[in-house]
Amino acid sequence: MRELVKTYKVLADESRLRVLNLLIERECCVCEVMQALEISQSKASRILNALYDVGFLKVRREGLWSLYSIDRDGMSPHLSDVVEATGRACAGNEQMESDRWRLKTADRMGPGCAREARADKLSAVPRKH
Amino acid sequence: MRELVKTYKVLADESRLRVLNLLIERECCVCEVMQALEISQSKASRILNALYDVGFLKVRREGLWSLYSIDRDGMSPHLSDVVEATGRACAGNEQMESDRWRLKTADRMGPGCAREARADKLSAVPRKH
DNA sequence: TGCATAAATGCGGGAATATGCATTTATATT
DNA sequence: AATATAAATGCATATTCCCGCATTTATGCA
Repeated sequence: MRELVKTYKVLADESRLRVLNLLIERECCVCEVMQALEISQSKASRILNALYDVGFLKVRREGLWSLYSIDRDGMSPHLSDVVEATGRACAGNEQMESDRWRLKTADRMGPGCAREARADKLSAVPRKH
Repeated sequence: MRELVKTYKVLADESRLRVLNLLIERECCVCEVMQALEISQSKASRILNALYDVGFLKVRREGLWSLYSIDRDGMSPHLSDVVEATGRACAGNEQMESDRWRLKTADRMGPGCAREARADKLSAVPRKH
């Protein structure tokens, strides 16, 4: 019961829904999420942690990166139901489409690089790595 | 999207989940809900209104009573999915069972009567109507 | 028309939540 | 060991949410 409430509580937030939707597309690291949603690093990290905490996600570490993905096998039947339902409800949503689009061009790079990337947009200088 | 958030927000509360569960059992008026959950009249009213507001419920008026029930036909596919999932997740929950049990013995009477009912429990005087 | 009763609502206090900023932690490379 | 970087977290603050109390509104009946 408390679990159930926690589950819905974590979904009762626009940004967290957007991240869940993003992960339905594919596995992401924190910095990809922050780029796709155009949010701060700490916010992206907290969101992923919250979704992880209730059981939607699993993490694996690859070097410096924490890679989060939907834990399809590990999650409870109810979580599974909810992911399904949410995915369907999000289909075609404009905001979600934009997020997915930006995800395509997101690099696996951290806050520093993202800052550069933002600067690039302004200065039109191609970024180097 | 905002709808989606609102939907999950309304479910992110123990009392509201309990009420939804109760209504899966059958149509209820405000005073039945307050008795089954042992909560105040204003709280019961607000909960029902909140669930109604996002589209889970329909209301019909019968004399002084407002009778709320799950709007199975009128609700969106997503709401329908969620009701299903929630119902399944609640099956066997102890708290929910108690609620349903109390609902059986709840009378269609208002706050005044409920107050008498509580008094009865203390004084062991059978209530009359 | 006045009274009784079920339901709805305005208000306010207190609790919970979200988030930016700064800092810390964890990992890799040299 | 020192440095660089991705991620996590402590703190402070602004916002939202929940709910009791009191009152109002809606409906039916005498």
